[in-house]
Amino acid sequence: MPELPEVETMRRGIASVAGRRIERAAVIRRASVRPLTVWPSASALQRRLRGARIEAVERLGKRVILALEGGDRLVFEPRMTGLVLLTDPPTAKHLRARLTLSGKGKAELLFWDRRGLGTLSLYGPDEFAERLGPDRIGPDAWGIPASVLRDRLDASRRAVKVALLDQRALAGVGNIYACEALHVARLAPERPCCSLTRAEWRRLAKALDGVLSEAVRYEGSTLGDGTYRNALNQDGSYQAHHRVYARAGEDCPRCGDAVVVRTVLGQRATFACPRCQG
DNA sequence: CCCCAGTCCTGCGGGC
DNA sequence: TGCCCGCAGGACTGGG
Repeated sequence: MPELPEVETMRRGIASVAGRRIERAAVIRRASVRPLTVWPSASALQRRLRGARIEAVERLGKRVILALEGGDRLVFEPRMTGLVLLTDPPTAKHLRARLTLSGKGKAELLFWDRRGLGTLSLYGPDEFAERLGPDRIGPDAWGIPASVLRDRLDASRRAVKVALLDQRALAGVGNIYACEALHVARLAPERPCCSLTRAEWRRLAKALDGVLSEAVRYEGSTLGDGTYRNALNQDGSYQAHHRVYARAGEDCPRCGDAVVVRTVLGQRATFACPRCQG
C-alpha cells in the first residue's frame, strides 16, 4: 500500500521523464475490470495531455504529480494497489493508462492498478489549489518539525495513531508507518493527542523522520499480500525491517520481553508493544 | 468536532 | 480438493 516512502520511490523512479513531451495519452478500459476513476474525463484528459511538456515530477503526500508546461498538473493517486511504471506491468489486465513520451529513445509511463481504487486527475492551477491545496493536504510528514506536528494535532482528543493518518493534518503517513513511528517513539497508539507532552511530540516527530527516511532508503515496503513495486517493477525491502507492523505474536524488537499485539483502532489494524508503548 | 459504517475493488488465505 | 467468506485499507461520504 503506497504511503510516503513508496510514493517517493515512485517519484524518483520516474524523475527522468522530466523534460519529455507526452506524445499520446491513453486511458485503457477493459470489459473485465471496472474503469479507472479519471478526472475530468478520459477524453478530455487524453486531449489536454497531447503534446504537453513535463516540467517536473513531484510528490504531494501519497500522490505523484507531473507538473506540465502551462500549469496543468497530472495527479497519480495509487491508493491501495496503484503503480507508476516505466517498464512492463505485473499483469496486462490491470493496466489503466499509458503515456507515450517523445524524446530520446522510447519511453512509456504506465499506471497500473489491480484493485482499481486509484485515480488519475488532470487539474488546472485553480482546480489543483481547490482540491489539493494546503487546507486539504497538510504539510509533508517527512521531516515535519516537532512544533508543526504539535500545533496541528495537540488540541485533538483523537487517538494519536488515528490523527497521524489524517492527511489534512499531515501528509503521507499510512497505516504501516504510523505503527512503526509510534513504536520508535514509544507511544501507545490509543493515546489522545491532547495527552502528549512536548517531549513526546518531539520524540514522535523524530521517530517519523527516522522511520520515513529509513523506509525511503530501502525503497518502501512490499508486503506479501501487497503489490507495491518501484517504477521498474522491483520490490521494496523495508518490510524486512518493520518493528511491529504485521508482526503480531512476535517478540518486540525493542524490549525482547513482550509480544507485539494487534488491536483495531479507527477501524484499522494496529500493531504495538504493550510494554514499550505503555 | 469526532466517530463510525459503508463504498469502491480484487486476490489471497483460512476454514470447513 | 474446492468453495465461500472475510480481510486488506486510502479516501471519501453521510448520518449520528
